[in-house]
Order: sequence, then C-alpha cells, then structure tokens
Amino acid sequence: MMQESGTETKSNGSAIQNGSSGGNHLLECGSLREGRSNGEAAAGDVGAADLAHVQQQQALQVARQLLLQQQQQQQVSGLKSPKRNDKQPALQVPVSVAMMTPQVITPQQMQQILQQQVLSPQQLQVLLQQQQALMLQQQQLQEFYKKQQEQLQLQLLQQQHAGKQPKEQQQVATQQLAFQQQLLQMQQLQQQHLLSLQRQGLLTIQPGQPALPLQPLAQGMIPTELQQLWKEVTSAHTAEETTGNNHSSLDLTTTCVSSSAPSKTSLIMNPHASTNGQLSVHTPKRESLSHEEHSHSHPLYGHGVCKWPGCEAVCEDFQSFLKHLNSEHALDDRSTAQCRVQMQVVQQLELQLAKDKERLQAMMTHLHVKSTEPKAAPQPLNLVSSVTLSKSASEASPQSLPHTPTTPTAPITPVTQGPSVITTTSMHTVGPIRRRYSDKYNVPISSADIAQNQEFYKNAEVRPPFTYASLIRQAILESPEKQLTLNEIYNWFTRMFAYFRRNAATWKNAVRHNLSLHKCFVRVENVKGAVWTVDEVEFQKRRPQKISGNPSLIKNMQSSHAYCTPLNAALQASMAENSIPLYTTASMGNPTLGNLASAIREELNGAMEHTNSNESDSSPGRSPMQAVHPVHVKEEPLDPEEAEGPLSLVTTANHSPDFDHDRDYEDEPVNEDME
DNA sequence: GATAGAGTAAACACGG
DNA sequence: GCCGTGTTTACTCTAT
Repeated sequence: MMQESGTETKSNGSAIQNGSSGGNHLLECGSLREGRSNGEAAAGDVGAADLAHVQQQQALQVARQLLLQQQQQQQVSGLKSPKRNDKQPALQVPVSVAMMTPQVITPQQMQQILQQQVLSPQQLQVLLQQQQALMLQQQQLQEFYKKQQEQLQLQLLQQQHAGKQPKEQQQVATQQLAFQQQLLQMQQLQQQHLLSLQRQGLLTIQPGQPALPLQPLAQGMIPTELQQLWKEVTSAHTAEETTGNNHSSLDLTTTCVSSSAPSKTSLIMNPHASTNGQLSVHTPKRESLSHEEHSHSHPLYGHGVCKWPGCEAVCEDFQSFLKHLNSEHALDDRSTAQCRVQMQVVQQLELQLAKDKERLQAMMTHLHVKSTEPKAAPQPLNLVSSVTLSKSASEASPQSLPHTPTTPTAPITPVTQGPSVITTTSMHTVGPIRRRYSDKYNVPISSADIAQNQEFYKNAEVRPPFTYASLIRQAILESPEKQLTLNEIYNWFTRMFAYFRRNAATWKNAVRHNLSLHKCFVRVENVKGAVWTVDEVEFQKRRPQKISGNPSLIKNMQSSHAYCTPLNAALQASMAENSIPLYTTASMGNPTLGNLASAIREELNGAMEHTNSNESDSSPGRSPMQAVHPVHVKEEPLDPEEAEGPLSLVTTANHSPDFDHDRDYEDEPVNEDME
C-alpha cells in the first residue's frame, strides 16, 4: 500500500503538476520557465502571452493612474492640459513599435502559412478581436506617452521660466521613467512570447533564411486592416463551408475606436447580439447600403471606403474604387511594403491563433479534469473518432450519455482540420465506459495524433478507450522482459494514464479480474513471486471472433489496402485492433517500440491469416506468433527447470530469476524514455 | 431479443 | 489481523 500510494503521488506530481513530461512539451515548459523567471507566480499554463497581457494591463493601469495624477497636479498648479498634438514627431516616442512586431516573412512563407490555414472563422474572429485589443492598448499607451512628453516639456518650459516646483517636475519625470520601463518590459515580454512561439514550431522561419530586418508595423495595423483581413480570410472559409450553421460575420467596427467608416448604417454583425450564437448573416446585409454589395465583390472595398491598409479613401461607388485602386495602389514599392505589412498582420494572427489554440487545449484538458458534468453528444475530434463515433453518437440515447463514449474521442490533436469541432463535452470521458474501441478498429489510427495521445492520456484524466486486457497486454509487452508483476502492471497503468490515478481499488480489481479471466495472460511462478506474461496466441484467439463477426471490418481492411501500403494498413489496423493507441508507424523509429512493432506485425500476420482463411482455421499452430511466443497453459505454470521452449517468454523470465531489475524498472521505468 | 464481450463489485482463499 | 494477490461469481451495459 505504501508503495502504491507513493507511486501514485509521484505520478501525479510529474504528470499533472508539470503538465507534461514529454518532449513535445519541452518547449512549452521553456516558455513557462521564462514566464516564471519574471517573478510571476505562474500557475499551470501561464505562458509568456499571458504575462505579456498582464503586463499590458498593468501598464495601462499605471498609465491611467499617472494620467489622473497628472491632471490633478495640473489642476492644482493651474496648468492647462495641452491638447494632443498629432503633429508630434514620432521620434519623441522612444518606444519603437517595431519591437513588438514579428519578423518579416517572405510571401512564400506567408503563402505556406495560408495554405496551412486551418482556422475557422470563429477562431479568427476571436483572434482579430484580441489583436485589436492589443493594438488598441498599444495605441493608447503611445498616445499617453506622447501626452506625457508634451506635458513634461511644457512643465519644463514653465518651470524654467518660473524657476519653481522642481520637486513636482522630478516626480513627473520619475513617473515617466517608470512608465517607460513598463513599456519596455511589456515589449520584452512580447518578444519572449514570439520567441517561445518560434521555439514551439508555431512560427516557422526557415533556418536557411537570413535574419530578416524588423520592419515597423507602425500604426498601419489599424482595425480596418484587420477587418479587411478578416473578410479576406472568411471569404475563403465561406466557400468551403456549406451549412452556414455557425457562421458569424465579424465587424470590427464594433470594437474599433478609430473606425473611419463613414456610414452609421454600416453593417454590424455582432455575434454577441445573436440569441443563440447562430446568426442570420444575409438578412441584415440585404438591408444595408448598395456599396455593401460591392464590398463583397472586392475584399478591398467596403463601407464606401477603400480597405487598402492605411488608405481608407472614400470612394463613392465601386467604379471609383476601382479607379482609385488602380491609380493609388498600383504595383510599386509602397504597395509592396504595405503588402508586406499585411503579411505581418496575418502572421501575427497566425501566431496568436496557434498560441490560443494551445491554450484552449490546455484549458479543455484542465476543465475536463475538473468537470464532471453530464455530457452532450460528443463531437468527433480526429480521423478515428469522426468515423467511429458517428454511429455511436447518433444512436446514443439519453440514458447512455453518462456512459461516455471513450472511443477515440479522447485524444485530441492540437491540429484539427477545418473548423474546429472540439467541444468540452467531448472531453468529458471520465467515468465508467461500456463502449469498446476494440470493436471499431476498422478505422486506421491516424498516425499524426498518436504521438500526442500518449501525452494526452498521461496528463488528462481521460479514460483510455481500450479494454483492460489490451492495456495489460501492452504493459507487459512494453516491459523489457515481456513480463510484469501485478504491481508493475499497476504502476504502468498509473504512469501511462492519468485516469488510473484515481479509484485504484476499482481498476486494480478489474486488472486482477482480467488477468485471471483471460487465458491470454499467463501467470508464471517465480522464486520471488509471480509475473504475468502474454500468450499472444490466446490473445489472437479473441480477435478473429470480432473480425469474423464484422464483415464490414474485413471489407474496410481490404479497402484500406487500396489506399495505403499493405504493411501500413495492416499495421495500423492491427495496432488499432490490438488497442495500441500510442504508437504508429511514425513512431517506429523508436528502438523501444521496434519490438512492439515487430510483435504487432507478427500479430497482424496471424490476424490477417485468420481473415484470409475465412475463419476456417484458427489453429494457433499456423500463427507465426507461435514461433516467438509459445503457448503456455495458464493452469500449469511452468517450472523454471522445465522451461526449455523455443524463445519462450517464460524462458526469459526463468533465466533471470533475479527480479531486482524489475524493481529497478519499476522505480525508474525504462519506458519513460519514449514518453 | 439473444448473445458475447467487457466493466464493476464483491466475496473468498491464500500467503507473507 | 492486515494486506496484497489471485480466483470466482454475479450483475450490468454495450455492440453485434
């Protein structure tokens, strides 16, 4: 008991508190460290972006307070607050906005990014709003700083003439210095954020590419620009989406302060104004002015205004707009530069989106762990679930809802295709499961998300959609000696699956029950106790029933051959069939997994043989696995002296009577390397 | 609806 | 007696 509890505590500490232990998350940990290094009591997934945001908020607050103090002081001193001078030279703003801008990327890179565009309009909308808020804050800060400088100069002039109030002057200067430091800190945090994104691969700058110069994004990234970008992007999405169910057009003028749209009747499609989140996009548009229709015909024209970044020239009609476009925005250096700036905008949004997607996943994972609320119809999350769940979800009766389908909805791939359908409900897979993944393995596991599933199950308290037998078998096969004690199996469960860090009595009982129940698990007596091995032939005997009982499975397996290489398809099917969720052919490069892969391959041969022989003969003797894993009679644990079988698992076990290495493995699991 | 597979709970036995 | 391990049974649920 002591050992068990200690192990669980250890597992929880490493997997949950750290969030992740795998290589995929090392970079994120790096950013986390950066955030913590700044003295922030970062808990959980607080990253550099959050810190930057907090810093921005703090800076804004400080700025407002300073402004108020300044005004109060001026009122006391009788000074009149100078009006904002727009002609104030930008040189007086020592804080370069360029520091906040990402690196310039080439059009090829931008095109690449856009081709990889998997954003939904909703995601982009959120990003745009965030981006707007950010830009607004920056503009406010800059304006405030300008005012501060003006006031300081005025005060200096007056005090030079009057020769008094040096103390107040010093105070103002101190405040400005503090504010400037805030700004600098904010920019540094933003840069750290960008760097962390870059390290995480979210920002892909080709290594061969020389360091690109920083170009000032300036204030050309005004909300109208973002709006135009939004229209451009959404127009692409609109072409793809057919249902229009969850469309919500975005009008950034709702949050735009400096919107220059001349028409008060400009179309405002505020998604928040909708009652149920589903908007009738077209109805109000038809009521809008005629130039609205033109705005749809050209992404650079809307609200009677040229939407070229930084232009906003008023064009009465579409013809004049076209004329203006050809004359003012022809192919020249200026237009090229502006286009480049626009690329930066897009890139910024991409970065922000990537970060937010990551954050969303962490949030969902976190909420999943905490939440126990009943679940709605789950949404498919990946290739596997999209097929396997389609039926079960549609047929799920309200009664069956509490029994969450832990079919492969659980693994969530960060990279989703198209409009994300990730829902929190799909994460709520805590609880008893009745559905089995083993019956649905006609769908090949997507190799792209498997590498992440391991981390997912490690950290998220999601029940793995695999049977106990499959998990036990995998635990045993993963062990170096292909044998594990019961306690080691326990440890494997808790180590690999966060779900099994709770309700130990229940699932441990189930493990024991399965070990005893299934003939495929062979108990081997040893001097120091007993270990469990897997009788692959017996394990295979369970499968042909499923395969033969599902003709469509055979058909699917055959069809999969048409699309993949036979080995890959069969291997994937076998992996799915054998409930090996965490590895794919992509991960076979791992030497530790190589044995497993070969075992699976051999298993697959047996399975395919079963299938091809039309289940006429399931004789274990024909299975190639027998040469590797001979059958052991469960009720007759082999005596170590009698174990002379060919390459027997038992032989391996018996030839190593000293099980100290098992203890070592238990304490410092070797398989941690591939986690 | 019958059936099989799987999960859960529980009781019991055995040995350290 | 306690605890871990192992076995067995019963029941429920789900998918076929």
